[in-house]
Amino acid sequence: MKLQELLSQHIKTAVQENYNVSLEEVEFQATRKDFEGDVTVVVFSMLRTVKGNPVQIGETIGQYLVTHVDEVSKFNVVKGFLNLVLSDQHYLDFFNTIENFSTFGTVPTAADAMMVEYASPNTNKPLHLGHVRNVLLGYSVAEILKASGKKVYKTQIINDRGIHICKSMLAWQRYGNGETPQSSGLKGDKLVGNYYVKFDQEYKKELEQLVAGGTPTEEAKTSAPLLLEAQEMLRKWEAGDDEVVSLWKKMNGWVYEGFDATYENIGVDFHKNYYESDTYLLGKDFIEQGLQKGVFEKDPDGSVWCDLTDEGLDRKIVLRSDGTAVYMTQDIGTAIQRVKDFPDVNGMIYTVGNEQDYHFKVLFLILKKLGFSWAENLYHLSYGMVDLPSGKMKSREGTVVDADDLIDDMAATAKKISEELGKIDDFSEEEKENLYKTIGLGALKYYILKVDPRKRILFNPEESVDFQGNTGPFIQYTYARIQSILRKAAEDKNNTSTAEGSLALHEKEKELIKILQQFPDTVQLAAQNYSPALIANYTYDLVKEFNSFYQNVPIFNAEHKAEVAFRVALCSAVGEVIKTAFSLLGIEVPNRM
RNA sequence: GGUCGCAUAGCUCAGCUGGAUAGAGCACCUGCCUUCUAAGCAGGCGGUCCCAGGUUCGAAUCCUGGUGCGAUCACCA
Repeated sequence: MKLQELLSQHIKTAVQENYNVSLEEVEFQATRKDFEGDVTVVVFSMLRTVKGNPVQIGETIGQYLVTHVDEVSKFNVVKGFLNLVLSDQHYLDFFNTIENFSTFGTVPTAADAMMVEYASPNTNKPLHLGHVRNVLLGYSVAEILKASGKKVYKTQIINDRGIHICKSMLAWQRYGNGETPQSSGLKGDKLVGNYYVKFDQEYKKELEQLVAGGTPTEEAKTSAPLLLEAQEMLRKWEAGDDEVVSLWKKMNGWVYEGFDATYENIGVDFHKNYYESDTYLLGKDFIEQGLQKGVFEKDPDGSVWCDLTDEGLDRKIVLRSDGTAVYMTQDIGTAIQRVKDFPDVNGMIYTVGNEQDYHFKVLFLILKKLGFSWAENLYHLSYGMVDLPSGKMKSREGTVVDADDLIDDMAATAKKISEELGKIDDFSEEEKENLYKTIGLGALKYYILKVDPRKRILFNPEESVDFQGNTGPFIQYTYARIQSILRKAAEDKNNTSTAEGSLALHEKEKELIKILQQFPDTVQLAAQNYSPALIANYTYDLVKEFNSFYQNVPIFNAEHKAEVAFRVALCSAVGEVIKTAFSLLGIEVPNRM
């Protein structure tokens, strides 16, 4: 039984015996640092049922607990707060019952499956910092859900069709001179992205000419020859024109190679990719169904709508009057297809920016109205935009922080710091490069994941990402320190005897075990809230406490052998939990740094 | 204009279902490497929790109304 439940029962009994009333709930909280104690019972909240002076009630309950519950060794009452000091034995018992800290906090996978979509790139440009946030968030949430006991499928939807890719294709055709990734040595996604920018530049030139020639600006925007040509290309693509389709395949192929390299670099993967070119027509089949069910209605011009005014939303179009699909139609179809592909899926999470909050609200409502059982378990993991000091990132204008460049920069910073410190001079070049990347990525991922997803991030490339304080590298460093201790302990076999006997716990040891105890609940809470930030904050608390322990409590120079063994075991446990927690954030931990 | 989200130290952020004197990091200032990795530890400085009401024994947290910032409200995706 959990300690709080145990205490709760006894407190209820104590109240019953002393005041002859039955208490519904007992409220606990962690004892504040400035007071002595481990758990605090809030007496204030009992006053509704138990009449009397809160201090006296606290004293009475405290007295009862000390005499009846082994785990409670002391107590004190401050105002309406009953602070309980737990016995060392309670902490030791907990610590010793955990057989293997490497799986501590995680739950074996159950049958209940979720699908997490966490990327939806367009194929006309390379991935940038905005995509990085998206991918890191989704990947981490997928890992957290897995650790909390869910089966998880990871997926991405690739936006591979439409006017945007036609723009790149057209510009390449006109100005590319047959350039390929092989011929230029450029990464495929970068190459295609360059032509997207090129298109925009040429288009703007045309605009200026038209406007100079007297065409009104608005009219020029829609009548520029280059744009008309791109639209013509899109029509040809939809008609299956051989030449256009083969160019499309070729250029998208380059982009996928580039994306794959970036994803691998970041360290994320997917079970299955969905392509819009395959799915954009899927939803149309369900329009008829929806009409029959009365979920949708047809206007005289043939367009089909879903009336959501009862839910406080608008009327939403799901099929154009010419019978073609819109974005919403496609998303309806894709969702249904996913459940067909993975029949055990009973819910989906969409990791998409908050600019699409409204879209997903509508999508989920429609799917519910269509009567799919899994529609009850849809969640839009909405995150804030990543902005630069100069404002929004815009691919067309080249004001983006490129994902690959960013990762390289982070590794370069890690390299600089490592070389200054000179602790790994004996590493091989390959080992060094791996470590720099691990640290650089750790810094970046932690920096992004530790903040609440809803908040927008202002990223200043000039100031870069910290490597000290509440950062990924600080936590990785602590892990490396622990490994160093474990290596030393392994050399000295005398220290490996198991911790036995009654130890008097150091205050720092007690604090550490207390934090370790919270890990399983933290994983569940993070899963319920889809929040990697909770894992990040937890890990930081644990690590901060560990470093304090490390610097204030001798390990190998402890007085008794049993103490040495226990402290080594404690270090090992903390190390394992750091490793697990960081794996949930998609961050690796080094053995040395 | 309607709807949604955000607002906490100079900066970046925590603050769980309401609880004690609102916490970290960065920056700034003091100490600590002959001893388990100083990417660290110990401490100092720093607050009108956007504003005004309300609920409550108790509000950064909940409710109402403002202000500011962002997003969204297309037969675009």
